[in-house]
Amino acid sequence: MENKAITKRDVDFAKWYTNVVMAARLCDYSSVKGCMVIEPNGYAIWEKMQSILDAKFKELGHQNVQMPLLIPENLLQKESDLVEGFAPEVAWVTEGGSKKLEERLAIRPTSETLFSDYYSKKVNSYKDLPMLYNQWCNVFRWEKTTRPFLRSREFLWQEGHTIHATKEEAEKETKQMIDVYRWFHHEILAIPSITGIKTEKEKFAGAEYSLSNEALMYDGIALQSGTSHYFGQKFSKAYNIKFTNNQNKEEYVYQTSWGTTTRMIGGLIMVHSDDYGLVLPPRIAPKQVVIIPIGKEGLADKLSEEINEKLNKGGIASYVDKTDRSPGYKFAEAEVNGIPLRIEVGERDLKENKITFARRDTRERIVESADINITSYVEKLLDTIQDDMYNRAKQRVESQTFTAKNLDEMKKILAKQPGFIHADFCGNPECEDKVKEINGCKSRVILPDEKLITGKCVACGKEAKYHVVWDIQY
RNA sequence: CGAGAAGUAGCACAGCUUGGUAGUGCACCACGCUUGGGACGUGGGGGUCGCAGGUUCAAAUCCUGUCUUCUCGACCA
Repeated sequence: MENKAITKRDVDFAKWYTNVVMAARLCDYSSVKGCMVIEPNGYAIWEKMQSILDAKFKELGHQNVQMPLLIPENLLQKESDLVEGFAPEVAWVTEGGSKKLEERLAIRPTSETLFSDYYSKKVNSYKDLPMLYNQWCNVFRWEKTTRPFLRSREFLWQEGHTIHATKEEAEKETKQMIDVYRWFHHEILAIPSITGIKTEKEKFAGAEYSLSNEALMYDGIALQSGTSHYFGQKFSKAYNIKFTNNQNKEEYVYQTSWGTTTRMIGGLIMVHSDDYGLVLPPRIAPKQVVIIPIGKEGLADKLSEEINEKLNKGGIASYVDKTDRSPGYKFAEAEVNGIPLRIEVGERDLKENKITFARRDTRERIVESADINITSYVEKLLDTIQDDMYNRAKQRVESQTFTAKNLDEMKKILAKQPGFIHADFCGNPECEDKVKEINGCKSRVILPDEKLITGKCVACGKEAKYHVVWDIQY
């Protein structure tokens, strides 16, 4: 049975993506361009992402705070690189009530300035450090083209902002947080990724360096999914965040920031979903198991409730679909919503003491005796689904990973299909511009631990410094 | 922001060329009948045709502007 509402993935990937989002009712458009209504199904995924990441952040000593939505212009302009980087996409408030404001207020595109301003007032002694804060909020960037979850003007994210007494400690934090994002993608979202350092050209405006977690979508295009920035003392000098060290000397703090956004929901779709709709890895699925009773003798309903109760007790997020729909409708509904596992409790099966399990990822049906220990069986099956999803995604990434020695080779690869292209790079931004002429291909990350391939820059042929992964990006 | 396409009921669309009573399918509601891959029957409700102007006796239809969505480029998480 195919889903007619969803365009085939291999026919038109962009359309397929939007169809999957809409069919699963993750979000809807609003009347303001680029601002979406995140609907219950979509928000539940975000809440689950939040709960897992938030627990991890807290485990690592971070605390949540909430900064204002608005930033006075002068405050935003204290750090020149940041202003330059964000100026084209800042939205401004120029009136309050009916009064024109003396100084216009920026709607936060990111909160480095707010945190810096705050920290400058709060820090006195080295004993106050580190300060490890995070905030869950919305930010606003005036994007020109927009797509649900992948690029919206308003989006939800978390932004961690930390200040430290030493460079070493701040750098350790930067590295630690990119590792958290990597872990989250691999273990929870079942999305393989590579992490590395952004080139000078691609790093965050105002950062000394940026670390990035890069995932590869089904169509071979890269999606930046989590970044962690080391600021050194750039912001602390611009915003005067000073402390007294144990030698009674004044020093500027060392600073980091790191973030992930609702864009990860887009990534989740573009890595795992199929022509039948959304496919969610069990560890991020808000609803993991749907139980569908079939038959009118009441037997199936009763057993379904019993199974549901057992699973819930075992910590599995299951529910019984009791709606007055035909079984076929319920199957299709569960499929389009990406419920990882479906249990069909049917009276025909029950006469033979059997129940049927249907995996969403492979759409495989497994008939089992009704006497099995259902909780441990389902637990194990969900783990298998999770692992299989990761492994399949990983295999695909491997088949979409290439190496190139020069621009011609890169061009040939990209003409066939995009993917992670490993190639050496001399470090000159002009060479990145040359690569960009090929379908907009950009450097994703530098892999500092990888050996050089040829030792020659892919663009200019001169001596290379870095092993870089390149690709077209979302 | 540049080029192209589109906007009519919750969704998908017809009607527009040639101005003259707002349509179809799915969805929704009620009742009945059904239940192993999106059942069926009968009846019913819902739209100032994206919005604002203009032309006209009369505008979904013609003209202008504007907003939104999609595709392709430049910018970005």
